[in-house]
Parts: sequence; C-alpha cells; structure tokens
Amino acid sequence: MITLAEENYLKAILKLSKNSKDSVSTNSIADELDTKASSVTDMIKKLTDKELINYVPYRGVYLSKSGVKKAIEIVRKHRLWEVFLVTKLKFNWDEVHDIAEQLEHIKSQKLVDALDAYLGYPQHDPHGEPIPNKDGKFPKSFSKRLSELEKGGSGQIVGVSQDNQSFLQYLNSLNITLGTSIRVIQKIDFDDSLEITIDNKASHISIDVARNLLIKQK
Amino acid sequence: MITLAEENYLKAILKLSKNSKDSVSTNSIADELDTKASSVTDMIKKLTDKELINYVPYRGVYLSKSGVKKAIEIVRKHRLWEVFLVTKLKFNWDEVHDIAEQLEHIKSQKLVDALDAYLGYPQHDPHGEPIPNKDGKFPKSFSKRLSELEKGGSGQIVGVSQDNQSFLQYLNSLNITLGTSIRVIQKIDFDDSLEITIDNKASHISIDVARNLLIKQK
DNA sequence: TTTTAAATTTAGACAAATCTAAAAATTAAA
DNA sequence: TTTAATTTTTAGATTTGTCTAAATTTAAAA
Repeated sequence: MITLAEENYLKAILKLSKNSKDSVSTNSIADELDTKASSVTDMIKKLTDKELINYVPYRGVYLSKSGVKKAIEIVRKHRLWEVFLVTKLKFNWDEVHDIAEQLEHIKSQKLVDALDAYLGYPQHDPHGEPIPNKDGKFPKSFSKRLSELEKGGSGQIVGVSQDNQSFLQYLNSLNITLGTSIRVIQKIDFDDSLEITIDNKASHISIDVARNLLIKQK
Repeated sequence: MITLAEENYLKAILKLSKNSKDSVSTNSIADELDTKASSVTDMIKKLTDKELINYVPYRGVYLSKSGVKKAIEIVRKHRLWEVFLVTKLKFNWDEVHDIAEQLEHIKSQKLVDALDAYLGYPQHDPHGEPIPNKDGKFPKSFSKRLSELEKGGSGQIVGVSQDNQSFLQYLNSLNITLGTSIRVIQKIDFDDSLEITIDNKASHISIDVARNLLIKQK
C-alpha cells in the first residue's frame, strides 16, 4: 500500500521530470515539496524499495513504469476533483487547488471513474491542464500549451482552453488572437511567469494565462 | 491541528456515548476502532491535552463541548458524502461507507457547505441516518428510527426514510405498513440485526432495514 | 590540477501512532 | 473480605516521516 507522503513524492517527481527530461535531483524535489534534502534521500530509498523509481546515489532519480502510472493516477484525480469543484460546486478556479490536494489521495478506482463519467469526461481542468484518461493517456492534440514551451520556443496561437469573458478580454488587450506569433524569451522561476514576444513585441504574462493558450509549433 | 487518527477517535467516542449515555470505557473504544487498549490510553492523553475530551484514569472519557462539535462535523461530512455518492454518482447504498470514511477527513468548511447546498440540504443519509446541519443540530422529529430503540422498546411505524421499490416490497412481505406495532425483542451484537415482533408476531430484520423505519413511541 | 563550493548522503534524534508484555487498579466472585 | 478475574495503565519498542549536523561525493573555480 502506498502512503500519502509517497504519493506526494511521486507527483513531484513526475512534475519535475516533465520540465527537464533528465533525471530529477534530490534538491529539486526538496524544493518542490518544501522539505529538506535529507528527508528526500530517506524517501527515495523507500520508493526505490517499492520499485516506483530508479535511483543511482548522487545521480538523481526517475520514475519507473509503475511509478509513472501511479503518479498519473494522482494527477488525474487532482484535476477531476478540480473540475467537480468548479463546475458543480461553483468554486472559483483559484480556490480549488488546496482542496484537490487533499481529494487526490482518496482511494477508490470506482469513485474516480464514476466522477469522470459524472463530469462528462472532461479533457482539461479549470486551469487548462490536460486530464489523463482511465488508461493514463493524456488527451493528444497537435497543439501544446504555451506553458509547456521551453525558453526560446515559439509558435502560433491556435486556441484557448478557457473561455470566460475576462480572460478573452485580457487576451485582446495583449493583442493576442488566433494566429498570433509568440516566442518565449524568458521563464521566471519565482512565479513561473513568462517573458514573451507577441508578433515580435515584448510582453509579460502569468503562468495561468500561458496554461490556457494553445500553440502550434512550426 | 487535529490529526486523522484523533478524528477517528472522536467519532468513535461520539458513537459510543450515544448508545450508553455514561462515560465511554477504554476497552469499548478499542473494540470500536479495532485497536489495543494501550493505544487507546495513549490517544486519550493526547485528546485530553487538546481539551477535546474529559478523562479520569480508570473511569473512562466523555467528549468536551469542542469535542462534540468536532465529532459532529465529521459525522456531517461522512453522511453528506454518502448522499453525494448515492444520488449523484449512482453508487449503491452499501458501497459508500469505506469511501465516505476517507472523504469525511477532507478539511474545508466551504467545501462542506457547498456540498450540502448542492445536494439540497438532505436531512438523512442513504442509510437513513440523520445529517446534522451547519450548526451541528440534528433534524428533529417526533419519530425515532427503529434502529435507535433499546431492547424491549416499542412503537408504531409512522414512516420510512428510504423509498425504493425493493425496500417497500420487502416491508410488504414482512407485513409492515403505516401504523404497524413493533417491539424490539433482541439485538444481535454480531451483525446489529434485530429480533422484533410485528403486530405480536416474531420476525428478524437487519440493521439496514431498522434504520429506515421511523417509529413513534407510545 | 588542486582547492573551494555545492549537492548529496549518513548518523543520530524526534514526534505520532501503534504494539507487546508487565504492572497497577478496579470489579466480581468465592 | 479476601481472592480471582477483568480492565486499564505504564514501560519499552517499532514504524513512518521528518529534522539537524556532520561527512562524503561531485562539480566548479582558481
């Protein structure tokens, strides 16, 4: 049986390995989970024993096949619960994270699948993040989120995954519309915000905005 | 901050003090939570330090005012989630307990209240148990559940809190209808089932049935 | 390439929640 | 009212997850 703390480590490692591709360092995990490196080393040993990650001392870790599966399940639950909170219980999309952080650890396969069906098999959560399906597959699309681009990456806007009035108005004010060319100049670690060019003019947007902009790379 | 284990103890003590009125013994708590008496003693000290219970060594415990409040909140959450699972996610009423056991520990006052509203402020859970409101008050009614009667208690059926076809058909087969006189002859510890008389004829029913029969005592 | 700095791991400790085995207190029985 | 049985508590250990401080390894700089 996998514990709550272990689940949180798996989720953190999945998140970190999406950013950087390489194996994940002890310190980066400690940062992500707001804990100490020595605690991470301890937990790494437990997860290695359970064959959820692969680990070479001093060289970092990466998720095993079963570790990836487990981590994706948690992400799926987190995002489905966020959809529930926003669409059914009328929470604002900025209020749901902490609650979903708790709900993602509820154990019941049947519950997850019933919730998924009840919500109409949503493909994205209220923040625009993709929701993996029952088999752990993420909805594939020819487009990426702007938030997924590396520094230097570029492409054209092909859609948004959030359609409320104020968001669209904001995009207007930035001169972002379908077909607009965007390039990522800089990613700010502090708040994950992005310096970008919009049709070659410099601008600055938050991660929340970047997550909801769908882009097609050339 | 109150821990998950502490919450489970409070819930158990509330349940036990409803049955017996007196203070609750160490052993009865150990039985209820399927743990050892020595573990209970340890936890009793923690709960006493937090002023959630009152405790005299060798003499048992009872909930303090804040302990009662906390325990009722947990019961409220448990029962609301059960309603959600049955009415929205179409679970059977006998599948929801274990999941609600997890969901009851999710911490968010706003979530509980939003859920309550979303469900239409239900007064009973799918097992017929009353759901306390936001202020911790149980829905009061002149009637009691048959399941709440002590051995020897009796009264007349004045309603049911479950109206599905198969349940009502079953009542028919037992010759139970509005006005029927019922007396509790024996309560079976093993499965909480009841030996009763129905208009003075002996019969045997499960706790699930008893919970959904509303009775008025003479 | 040696020295210094940074990252990582180890050693030892602690709090929470549990356990077993033994001691103490209470209750029931002779 | 002693004695026996039951209940409850204490003492000491264990597991999980964390920490600090020190040691080790790796990477960077001189």
